[in-house]
Amino acid sequence: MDQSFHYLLMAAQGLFQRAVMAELSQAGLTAGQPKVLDYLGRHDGSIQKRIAAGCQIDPATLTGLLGRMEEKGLIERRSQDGDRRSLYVYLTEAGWEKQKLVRATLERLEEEVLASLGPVQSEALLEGLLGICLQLAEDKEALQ
Amino acid sequence: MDQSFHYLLMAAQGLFQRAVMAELSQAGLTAGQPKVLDYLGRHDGSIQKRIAAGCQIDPATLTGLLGRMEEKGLIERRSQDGDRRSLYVYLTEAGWEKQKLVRATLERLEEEVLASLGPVQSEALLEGLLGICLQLAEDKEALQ
DNA sequence: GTAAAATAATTGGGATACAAATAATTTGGA
DNA sequence: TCCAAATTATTTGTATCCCAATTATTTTAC
Repeated sequence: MDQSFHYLLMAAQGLFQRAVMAELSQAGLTAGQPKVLDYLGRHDGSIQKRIAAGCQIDPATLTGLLGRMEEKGLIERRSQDGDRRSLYVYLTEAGWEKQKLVRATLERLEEEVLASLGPVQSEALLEGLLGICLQLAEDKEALQ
Repeated sequence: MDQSFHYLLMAAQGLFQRAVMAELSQAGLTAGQPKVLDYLGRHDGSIQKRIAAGCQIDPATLTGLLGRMEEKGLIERRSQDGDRRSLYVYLTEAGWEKQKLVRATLERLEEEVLASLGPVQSEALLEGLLGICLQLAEDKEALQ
């Protein structure tokens, strides 16, 4: 196989994403929703611009995503005091339930996958990925 | 930031993909095309089922992708001897040119990104990603 | 030998994804 | 004060992307 960085990164992300969705689609979630639910679990009440940066997606993409999540009752968009341009996004009760499911699923799959590498190689992998992100993110704020 | 495996993998892949397209979109290529061109550069004359597996995408997705690439004169689909279900895909002259550009761009960006990690950490990263792929790919053939 | 099962590609539908243009609002400087 | 520039979200358009169902062809099984 072609073991170039580009190919391995693409393949690993695609394969892991598919493993995640194989479980979460049964709960009625679609491909874009887990990362938003996971982000909101850690940063409930963020404005959309912030969520888009944190989830590494375009704000225009997030508009549609949040629209469908709002229709399904997973989140609420509220206009808050002060800046009327911004919309603050909150998980609903149903949203928090899905978030817990997402977090549990991610943690379980991560553990399973990393266990096959062993602790030393796992740590090296995570550090390498972080290094890549730091080098490529011109907006370091996006990485929090 | 959330340094979970899931987040780092998604962020690294997204950031690298965007860095690649920042260069290749100027050459008229769209997001799905580089990986197909790169695969065909190594396996010219493959059937679509094989290309889809090698590129980690659904055959149905590949149908549209190849259709647009064929319209632009980058590839040709030929029905070969024997099995009339299969379509064999070949790069055209213009396709080989774009393939060379894709390969050069990927190699340059990979080198840049990995250089910031150092040789030891780079090797560890690649091995970790390969391990992940091998564990998640139920169809090991897809990884060649 | 022929009907059933398997295979390769396509079609149709819903959901991401980004770029560019737009609308509404806020901010900054003259 | 007041208007140009910046900011936040949305809309529109094209391209992926997956899933499920369909079509055409080949292979298998009886």
